[in-house]
Amino acid sequence: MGSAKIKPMRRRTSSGEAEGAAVGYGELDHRLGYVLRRAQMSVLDDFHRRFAALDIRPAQYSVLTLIANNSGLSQTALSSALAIKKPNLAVLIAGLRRRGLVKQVASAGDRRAHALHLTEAGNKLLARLHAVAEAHEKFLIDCLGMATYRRLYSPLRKLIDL
Amino acid sequence: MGSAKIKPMRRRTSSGEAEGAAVGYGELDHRLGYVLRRAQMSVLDDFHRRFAALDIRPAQYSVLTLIANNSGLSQTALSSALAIKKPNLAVLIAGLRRRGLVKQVASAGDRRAHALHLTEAGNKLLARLHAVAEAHEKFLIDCLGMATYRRLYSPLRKLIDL
DNA sequence: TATTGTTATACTCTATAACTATA
DNA sequence: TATAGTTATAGAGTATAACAATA
Repeated sequence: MGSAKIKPMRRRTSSGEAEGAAVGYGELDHRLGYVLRRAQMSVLDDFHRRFAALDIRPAQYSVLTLIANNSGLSQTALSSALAIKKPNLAVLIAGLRRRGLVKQVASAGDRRAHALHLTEAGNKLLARLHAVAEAHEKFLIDCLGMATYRRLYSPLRKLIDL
Repeated sequence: MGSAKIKPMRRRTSSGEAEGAAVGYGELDHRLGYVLRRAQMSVLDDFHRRFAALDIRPAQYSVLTLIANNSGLSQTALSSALAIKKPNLAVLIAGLRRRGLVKQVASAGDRRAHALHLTEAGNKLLARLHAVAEAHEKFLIDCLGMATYRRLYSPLRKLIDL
């Protein structure tokens, strides 16, 4: 009791396809963290494929999306919301600025802070990115079914707030 | 329709705790890949904390577990099963071998191949690792509830096989 | 003194090419 | 000619320390 009903990982053969002796995952079949990681990797792969042509990485997409939805927010606020360390975010923002997608406006009250905004080009690109992201999402929904897809969010958010 | 019922991400303030203006995640609230990533990071953090004292990383734990459950398997088979590139696996195995946890036995039929086995020390350590992993798992079950925990595996495995 | 954004840097993970020894 | 394991290396992603400007 406690693990008997969980179906095992699909067995993989040496060459990745059906042929010889299959490998058993043992205890790994009952490690949520491992299954989570493999699932995230698969989803990430599809995301990467779809966004490669636009030269946008997942972190860049998340940054652009949050700036669009919170125009004028500071880098510290953005860093905290996305769990990206401030030094890494500074480099990421610099790249988006060089591409003319983001602008740093001098903040009114605090002259240390940069209020982040999308440029017109940034808004235009983000609209295209959202369209690609929706197609990616539709792909996942087709894979899981809408009901199962929706039921995933709540438990995953509980894990985020561990 | 199609996203209205999905509850949004918990709002984060600049300092990470309740204080000022909260940040909205916008479209990111409906990106399974993003929620999956954040969940995986949280779970990974707990795993890291618990295994740090034993100086074992997640990839090492998965390798030891698969060798224990498939004694004598080749590095190519292991590489394919865990989706670890062969060059990276070679380095990982070398480390486990230096620590006296794994041994590479000359394969009977094919003299190029290494049949992987755990040493006695490897088996002893793995038993301790599984105990720690079970405690970690219990923590996740306490967070989600057993029913929800169990229901996560099936859809996540579907995503792995995208 | 503390905080914002930045630079420099290091460490891990992951990915590819090229080698060796076998097959 | 192809495969098993290895080496070297390059690229992301992520982490900390230290700095200038400002609070």
